[in-house]
This record gives sequence, C-alpha cells and structure tokens, in this order.
Amino acid sequence: MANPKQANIYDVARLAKVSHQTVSRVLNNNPSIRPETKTRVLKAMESLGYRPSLAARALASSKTNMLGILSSDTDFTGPAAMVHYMEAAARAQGYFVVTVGIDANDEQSVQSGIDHLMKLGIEGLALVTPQLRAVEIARAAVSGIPVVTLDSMYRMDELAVSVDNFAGGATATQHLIDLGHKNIVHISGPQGWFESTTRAAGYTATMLNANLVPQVIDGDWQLTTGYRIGKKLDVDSKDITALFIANDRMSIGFLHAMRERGIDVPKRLSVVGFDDLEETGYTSPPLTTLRQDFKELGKRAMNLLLAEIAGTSTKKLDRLVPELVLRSSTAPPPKL
Amino acid sequence: MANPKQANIYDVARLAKVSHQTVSRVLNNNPSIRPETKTRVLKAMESLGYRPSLAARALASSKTNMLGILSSDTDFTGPAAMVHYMEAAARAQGYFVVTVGIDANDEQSVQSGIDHLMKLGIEGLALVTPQLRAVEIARAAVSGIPVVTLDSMYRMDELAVSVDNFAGGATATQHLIDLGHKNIVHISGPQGWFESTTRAAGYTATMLNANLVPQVIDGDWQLTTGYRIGKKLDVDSKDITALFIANDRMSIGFLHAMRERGIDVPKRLSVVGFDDLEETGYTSPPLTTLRQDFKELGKRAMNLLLAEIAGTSTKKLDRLVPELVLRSSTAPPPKL
DNA sequence: CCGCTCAATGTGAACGCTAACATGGCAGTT
DNA sequence: AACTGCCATGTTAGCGTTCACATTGAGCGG
Repeated sequence: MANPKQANIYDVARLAKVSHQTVSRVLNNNPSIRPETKTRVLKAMESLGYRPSLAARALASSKTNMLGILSSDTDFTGPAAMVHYMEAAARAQGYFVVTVGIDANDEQSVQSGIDHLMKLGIEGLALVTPQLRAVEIARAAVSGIPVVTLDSMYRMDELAVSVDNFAGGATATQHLIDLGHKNIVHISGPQGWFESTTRAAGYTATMLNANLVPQVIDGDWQLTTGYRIGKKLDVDSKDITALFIANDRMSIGFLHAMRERGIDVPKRLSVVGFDDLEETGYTSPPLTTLRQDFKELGKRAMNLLLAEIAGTSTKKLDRLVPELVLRSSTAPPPKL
Repeated sequence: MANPKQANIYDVARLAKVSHQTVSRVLNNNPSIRPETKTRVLKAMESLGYRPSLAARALASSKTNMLGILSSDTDFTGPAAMVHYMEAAARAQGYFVVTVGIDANDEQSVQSGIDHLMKLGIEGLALVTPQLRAVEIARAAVSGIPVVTLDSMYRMDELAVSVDNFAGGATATQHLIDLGHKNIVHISGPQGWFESTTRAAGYTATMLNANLVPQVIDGDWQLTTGYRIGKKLDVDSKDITALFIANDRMSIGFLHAMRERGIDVPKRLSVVGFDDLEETGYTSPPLTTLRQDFKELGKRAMNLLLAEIAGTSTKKLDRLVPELVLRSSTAPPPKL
C-alpha cells in the first residue's frame, strides 16, 4: 500500500489525455466541458486516487474556504451546541471551521485567538462570546470579512442572531404576574453580558408596566451562586413569593437551597429559570423555564454568515423567541 | 484605511533591502541571521502589516499545520471540555484545529466527516468518539497520519488517552461493599461504548472478588432512562440496597424517581454515579460520584499527538485514574 | 468555399512561499 | 599572500492550483 506520491493535476491530465486546465475545469464544474471528456477525467482521477490540494487552490484563488468561530465558555451546553450546529451547516457547504476557545475575560486571550484565526485567512467569523467587551475587541481586530454575532449586542451594520432575551424576560415575569404574584425578585446574570442585561430589562419593563417594584439581585450564571443566594435570601420579611432567575444553573442551585431550608417550591415560592437544560426536567420540583433553541440559533447564524460571504445576503438580523416551558416550580402565591 | 494589496515576502524584502529568502529565514527563525538584519526585516514587516500566507507556506513545505478532531456528542459537557482543552494545547504550539461533529451511529456521517478532514490535509487526528464502531471506521479511513483516541479502545499501535474506567468501576463498587452492601446493582451505559463495557467490567470483577452476585441493567447514558429505570425498579423483593450507575445524567434521573417514590437515598438506597458533573453537587441528595478530569484528558491527548507528529513521541498510552468524590448519596445499608 | 463565430480545449504565467544549492567576504591557517 | 572554511546572504526552481488569454475546429451564412 505504498503511497509513492500524491497525484497532482498534471498526472490526471496525462492519464486522461487532456490539458491540466481541463482537469481544473472538471474540478470546478465548468459547464463548457463535454460530458464525454468529463467522465474520462473523472475516471483518471479515480484511478490515481487524486485529491486536489486545498493549499494550492487557496494560493491560486485566494479563497481559503475557512471559517472561524471564536467561542468562550465552550464547555457549557449552550455554546457547545451552537458551535456544533454551526459547524455542520458550514461543512454542508464545503467550508472548514476552525474553532478557537477563549477566556472572554482576558483581553489578551481574545486578541490572540483572533490573531490566530486571521493568520489562517478565514473568510468569515462567528462570535460566540456573549460578553460585550470581548465582542468589541474582536470586532476591532477583524477587518475585511463578515462577522456574525450570536446572542450579543446588535448593531445595524453587523450580522447577528440571538434569542429575544427581552421577550424572554418579559414572558417569565408576566407568567408570574398572571399567577397573582406581586413581589417578584430577579436574579440576574453577570454585568457585561448582553443576555444578562436584556433579560433583566424585560423583567423590569414588565414589572413597571404592572405597577410593581422591580428588585434585582446580581448573579453570575454560576450554580453555586444560585445556591448561595438561596441560602441567605430573606423571603419572609419582604414577603417575596416568586423569583425569575436568569439561567437554569443558578436556578438549580437555588432550588437546592430551598430544599435545604424547607421552603416549599412552588407553594411558598415560585421560580422561573431560563435555558431549559436537560436536567431541569428532573430537579425537585421540575423547573418552569424558557427554552432556547441552540440548534436553530447555530444554523441560522451560519446561514447568515454564508449568505454574506456569497453575496446573497438579504437580512442581517435574526431573532428567535424563547418558549415558556411550564413545569412544576410555579403556582399562585400562598394566600395570606 | 484602504488595503491596497496584502504585502508579500518580496515587498518586505525590497523594503528591508534583503533577498526574499532572508525574509523567509527570519520568518522561520533561522539561527544564521545577523540580529541586525533580523530587526531590519522585522521592522519592514511591521510597517507593511505583512502577514505570511499559510496557503503558500503549506504548498511549498507540504506542512499544513492543521489538526483534525472528530467528535460525537459534542454538546455534552465531557466531550466539549476535552475538545476545548485540546484546541488550546494545539494552538499553543501554532496548530490550527478543525473540529468536525458527527453522529457516531451513522456510518455515513463518520465517513464523510473523515473525508472532509482528509481533504484538508490534516497532520494528525483526534477521535473523541467513544463508540467502538465509529472509531473503527475512522481508523480505516485514515492513513499516513497519527491518530489519538480519547476514552476509547486501546490498541498497542495507537495513541490513546483515557480514564481508567475499569478502576473507576471497581472503586465505586468497592466503596459500596466497604459500606456493607451486598445486593449492588449496576446500571450500565449503552453497548458499543468502550467506557460502558469497561466500567461494567470493573464492577463485575469487584463483585465477584467479594463473592457477590453482579446484576447489570442496560442503560444508555440518558437522563430519562435513569428516571424510567428508577420508577420501576423493584427494590424490595430483591432487597437491593445500592446502585452503581454508569454516569451522572442517569443518576440524576434515578434520584428524581426515588424522590417521587419516597425512597430515601441514602438511608434505604445508596447511589454512586460517574463523571462529577457540576450539578451533582446540588442534587438531593448530593451525589457521590467519580470525577473525570476532562481538561487533563484533553491536554494529554493533544500532547501525545503533537509529540508523535514532531517525532519526539515517547509513550503511546496515557491513562488517568478517576477520583471518588464522596457526597451524601451513599451510606451503610439499612439494618434488617 | 471563404470567413466568421462560438464551443471546447490548450498554453503560459502567477499565486507566495520554502528547498536546495550558489556566492561573497572575512577570519584564521599555512 | 594564497588557501581554507564558514557565516550570512542571494539565486533559481519548484509546490499544485487558477486565471487570462490563445488556439483549434466545427457549423453556418453569404
């Protein structure tokens, strides 16, 4: 099974008794080639085990067929799923995806990740970094290629796909209001995240709209933080009866704290999360939450990017509405 | 900020008043270059905003600097984390990583994923596909480049990194035996997964060694499955007092079923999981489980691969021992 | 039956680098 | 002073494509 030398386009040409250019035309599906010669060339390729050289092609055509994804927090389900489906969508169109995982809080890391990708000569970039600052740095460091942002700040001139976090926050809050709750607290995500501030904004707007007083506790997405806040939250003196928690991981921690304190969810306290992680169907009680369709987000983001590269772009923004998944962590407030 | 044309090596050469080859030497850190000229060249590069063309370099040197990762189930924490840290390790050495997500149960998908990567001219491949069949297909389709396998079957001639699943299964089982349990049931992962069979083997061997009768229920990693099995498991007639469950997700589902049935864990039933997902510290009760260090696994796998490519490879196999994390889901069996 | 057109194919150069070998100059040796 | 040897640098030729343009030959109108 020796592999004496990878055949090149000239070898194929010789065997098929055509010029190298004809082979190239076959490779690129040039219409002005006789079907007869085309099959002859194809046969020659087959018998030589010919594989076109991406490098040579990239050099000659200055088209690398490479796309970059800059992604933070890749080991969480959401980003991981988005990256996964983006890759699949890109591959379906013959693109290669190079993913770079970064620490979005470390500007150095963002910068060097981008540099790495730019070195490659990517034709498009996707930013799966919900941290505002990271997106800014990335945008500054990139020029000349389209960039799509997932779940981040939308600007008129940029491609972006996101869940409508405002609507999500509003839906969650309205659900609690509809059940009859008045004192509804929001545990937010960390500052500097678009999702965080937008969900909080949806909450606040809905509260004010119902003439209720918004109350926000700063969180940071962490499971432990949800637990910690749950442990020390003074439920009684302020008569809190419901919480909208900005993500499921904090919610899981929070529910655990409630169990430990013997506070009944949902009888005494209602809780709404955000994300719809698989586990939240199996917490006690199962969590009412808002579902984000990461698969769809990833696919749409990639399609936006590919359309922009191909020059067939029509729209720049795509926004998905999260869906309220009703389970058992919400109920009307206890009667006084 | 027009970008009239990306400068090439000749432009740099002209500006620095050297030959293009000298520029190339600077690029490649050739030692036989006078520091003085080196700085001159570097300065010229800087002022032209020069970026070497990966494509040209790949074409001339037939070194692509590309690595491939074939990964299934990328949206789960474990694989995602491994991929993440592998990428970081590779990037630290100047390599680019192209990740391809596949459906390991679809042979077509495995094959086309591999083809995609081979087209690219990758210099090495990592397989994050614990399904035996997928690994076989992948190995058959690849030739001429080193392949490292994560958490899969080890063969003498291949590079592999894995958690010592046998030891893990044995540790979990022994822990339960040490607490005094006799009727210990194992819920396994799906067949066709290396991790699955090896954990079960560790369990079985330890049971037999203690003169106890192994009892295995087939699972499939799914949270729902753990729940379903938990709902219908006949605990009493067989006097089962403990379970070793092959992963945490099934364990979470199982614990939920126990809560619903009012079966006290750990007083009536002890449970040991496997993985140490973040959530398992916050289940009720918090789960005793075996921790896998995905970060370390990923790093080591990549280092093995890079060493093999560089020709400095010393060892082929790296195995990590999982660590027992004691929480509150295990206790001595109830007194009869 | 000539010349024009167009379809099918061929030719040579260019893409931006590295590899391999060639050259020039200066220190050290004889 | 001539010779050797080596360090720093230059020169030429690919690597495997695509691009731009050239060529061939068949079909057609006049």
